[in-house]
Amino acid sequence: MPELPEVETVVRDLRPLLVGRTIAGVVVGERKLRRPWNEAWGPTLIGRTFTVARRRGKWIVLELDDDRRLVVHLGMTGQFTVADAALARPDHLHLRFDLDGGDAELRYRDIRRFGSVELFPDESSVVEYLGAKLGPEPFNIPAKPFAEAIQGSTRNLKALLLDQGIVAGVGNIYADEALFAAKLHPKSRGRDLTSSQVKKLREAISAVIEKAVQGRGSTIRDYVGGSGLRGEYQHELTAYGRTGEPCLRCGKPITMLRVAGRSSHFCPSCQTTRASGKA
DNA sequence: CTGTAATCCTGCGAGC
DNA sequence: TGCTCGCAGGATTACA
Repeated sequence: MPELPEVETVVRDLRPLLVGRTIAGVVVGERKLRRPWNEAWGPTLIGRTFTVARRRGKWIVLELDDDRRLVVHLGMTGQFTVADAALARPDHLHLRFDLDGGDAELRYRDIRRFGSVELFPDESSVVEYLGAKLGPEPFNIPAKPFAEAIQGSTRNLKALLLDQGIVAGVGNIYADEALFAAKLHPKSRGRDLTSSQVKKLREAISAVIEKAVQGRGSTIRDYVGGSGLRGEYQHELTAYGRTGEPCLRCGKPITMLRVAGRSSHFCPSCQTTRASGKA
């Protein structure tokens, strides 16, 4: 569920609620997440204070005053919120950090448990872990490496956009939105794009992601921000989830096709398959 | 190198 | 009302 705009919204929401707060208790659930939580971590976190809340791709990094970092991925249904400790605890709550004063708690909830929460000893270990798999952030994407990654590949555009090593943070929704904005077919091969199409695609990715961040992300089903608020950008989507509805450019119905293993929504009329031609 | 499918999970809507 | 089926924002791995 959460792609970059959703994760960014969570981080922005959490920052004022978390930075400066000290961990008073850690409670771990029984069920396993995608990556195991080390039982030894909990006790060592007591008394530590959050200093920084930031994001890299779809990953959340919370820095602590002893240099360690909590690294969180929300998977498909992860929810990471600071909640009033007096509020009833929901089901599927897997991790809880009680905050100093006892009035609030940081909660990790995840229905499908595809997400993870891990503790790293320092920044360099986080860089080693994330750096290897993540490309640049989708804002002002460096033009040359992007063009080389796209035009140097026979893979289809949908697979390329979902590849976190090319651009970090794009997922199924915003890949479809960017391809729609750039008028490109999800099955087109990277090497078939002209340079101007690559530029359009690069700019479309940035524009779509920026707008979605402004809209606090898209809530399709489970997503909520760091304070529990839903997103708004689902109302602005032009392709994703609009199967059968009229294309906002030409009026032809939006089609859904399975590409790169994911449902892909596009306009068969204005998103061309070939490099420059019409259809 | 590619693409496809399966895997990890739970929940929900469609169709019968 | 209740069943089964397919599908869902992600990431990784196995296999053809």
